[in-house]
Amino acid sequence: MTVRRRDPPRIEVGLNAVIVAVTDHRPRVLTLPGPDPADPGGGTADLLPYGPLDPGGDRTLDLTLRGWVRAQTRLDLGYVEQLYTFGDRGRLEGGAPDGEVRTLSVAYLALARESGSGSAARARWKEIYAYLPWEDGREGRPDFFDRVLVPRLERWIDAAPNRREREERRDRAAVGFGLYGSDWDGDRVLERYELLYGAGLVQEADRDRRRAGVSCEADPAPLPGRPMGADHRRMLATALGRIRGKIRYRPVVFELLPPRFTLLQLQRVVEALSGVELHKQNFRRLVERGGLVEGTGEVESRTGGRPAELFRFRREVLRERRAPGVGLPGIGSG
Amino acid sequence: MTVRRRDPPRIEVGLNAVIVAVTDHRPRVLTLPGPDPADPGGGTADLLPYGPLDPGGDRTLDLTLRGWVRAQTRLDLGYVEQLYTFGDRGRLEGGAPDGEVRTLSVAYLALARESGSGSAARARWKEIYAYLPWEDGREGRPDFFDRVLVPRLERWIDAAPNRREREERRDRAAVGFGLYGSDWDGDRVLERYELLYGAGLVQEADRDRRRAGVSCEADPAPLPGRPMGADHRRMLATALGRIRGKIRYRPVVFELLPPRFTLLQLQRVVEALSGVELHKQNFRRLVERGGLVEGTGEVESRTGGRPAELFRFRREVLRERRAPGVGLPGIGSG
DNA sequence: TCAAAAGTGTTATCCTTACACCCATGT
DNA sequence: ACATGGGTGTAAGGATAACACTTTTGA
Repeated sequence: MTVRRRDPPRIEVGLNAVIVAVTDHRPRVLTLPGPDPADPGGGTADLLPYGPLDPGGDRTLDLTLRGWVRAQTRLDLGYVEQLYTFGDRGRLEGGAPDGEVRTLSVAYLALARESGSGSAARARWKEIYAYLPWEDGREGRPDFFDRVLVPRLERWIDAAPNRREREERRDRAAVGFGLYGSDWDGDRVLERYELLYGAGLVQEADRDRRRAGVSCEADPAPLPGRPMGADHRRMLATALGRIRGKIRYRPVVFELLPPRFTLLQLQRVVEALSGVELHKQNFRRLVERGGLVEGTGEVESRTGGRPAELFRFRREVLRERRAPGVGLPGIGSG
Repeated sequence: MTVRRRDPPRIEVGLNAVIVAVTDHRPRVLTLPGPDPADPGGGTADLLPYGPLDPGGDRTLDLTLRGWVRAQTRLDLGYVEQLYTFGDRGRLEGGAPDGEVRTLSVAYLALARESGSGSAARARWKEIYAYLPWEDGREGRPDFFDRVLVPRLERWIDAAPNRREREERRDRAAVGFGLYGSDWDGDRVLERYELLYGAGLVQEADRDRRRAGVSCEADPAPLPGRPMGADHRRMLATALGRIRGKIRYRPVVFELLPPRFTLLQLQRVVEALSGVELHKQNFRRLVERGGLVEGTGEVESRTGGRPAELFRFRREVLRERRAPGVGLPGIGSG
């Protein structure tokens, strides 16, 4: 292979959507199967919906996004918020790491009520925790956490080239994963994913290093957690972290629920997203006393137990309270 | 002028930096004077440092940013965080609104200790509240707030085409500016700026409408608050809002202080950024009991009063607490 | 009759907020 | 002496977290 002078790479700008819904107490994300743009072997992978930015198109980026999401998936998005712009060379684009294209992805978070009518042709709702299984702590940490993940992290810590670096790795692992006396912080989803990526414990890291020509032993038994194409799992982690943070001070959960719901439904959705179980009685008091919801007279009787009153979101709370959210355990003190 | 078919506009990607420092209890931002890219008349305006994205350059966007900030201003940035990607057509690029270029600006927030050595040639530190004067409530709302701003907002509310729209405007104004019984929420900086833009009360709105060919009566007496070029004042608002939010759960203030500082210095910096005055005794207890700082034995005697102990940031707090920040009044309840 | 879920009530604890007050230094 | 800022103590109120317990339905 000969070395030759190249034109400077051209920039390609795309929009990605992390579309989230919650069904049956399971948070889900809309994916499309497709060729992994970051895999030179051309393997197939789960991808987030993606669309190029038409520079002559809509006035704002989120109008563009809504447009092609509707076209691709027949879904009318409600809540939409910009997440982050990803532009790391070598994690997004295909071909050689110094190829002729540099990709920039402006990622958006969208919340949807999963409906039968939506999701056209190739789109599929997949469980978010299939991609990020260490994030679901509703029944305690999953068992691979202590059995596999922590030992691997410790191997990575010990493999640091010097003491300073080793201590830094230890600190990051402690804060990120709640080890060695630190508390678990549900919001640090992205930090955890990036730590695992940096430690070479997710398949995307192997893929990118192989493509960059770095030799590395194949991972004998990869960590649980399904990979995604390009940098999309990182986007998913960003989205989940953002939701978890936001749920506490903005009433975003209601975007994921039908207009009327029981308090247990509401609680289950919050639990599903935040990845922890909540205390029932206190949760109820919090949302009712916080003025977030109000009872309609109606009751839902197919609850499996005593019929439950149906509630609705109290829109007025936006005017009354500064940061209306649901409040998870351990926010005040830290 | 004849109508002709055009090539689709090309996309231009740039990076912007909102570099913030606090000196003498005044938050400042680094600006450069230059031609306003959004003003066809070619007027001069204050601009944020800007650099094109070299697609073949550094591996990550923030490395690129650090690079050209160092080159342009001789400043070595410490804390850097991506803010938002701005891409609204007609607020960033020059020429006609349907011109041949679509600009995308990835804006970053950077915190710096303002040093004499930094800021080369044309760069100037300017007071943030010169651009966003309604955000400084340390001595109560400034007097133009009730005298000018609120009446203008009310005129805009009343000018709504129908009742629904009028109520929506009223609600937005209430929540954003703390009117009609709502509380002031310091974090909503961007909401406020966008509201004023939408209501035509900032000069940038006039500029963009004129360029788009919308006739509008010239504003008789513009609102206090210096305009900026392109969409840069919006970026500044985004940055200030982000800082105000972040200060509460991440120890970012310390990036703006010297390594050792008195508690009053710390308090003044927090007050400067959040735009409110804080209760001295409680502030001290909060940061000390929160484990955010630790005393060094040393004292500073040039305080104007009794000498004060010098404190330093306690890095260990990152491991101990989940959301270590300074805590402003009225967070718990809302 | 029992399981499952809906609801109610109470209490201890911690955090925030708001006071009042004393200390050390320079002018 | 007094102004300025540093620093301590305490008490009221509110919110959270952890209990235990009753009620109403469907199977």
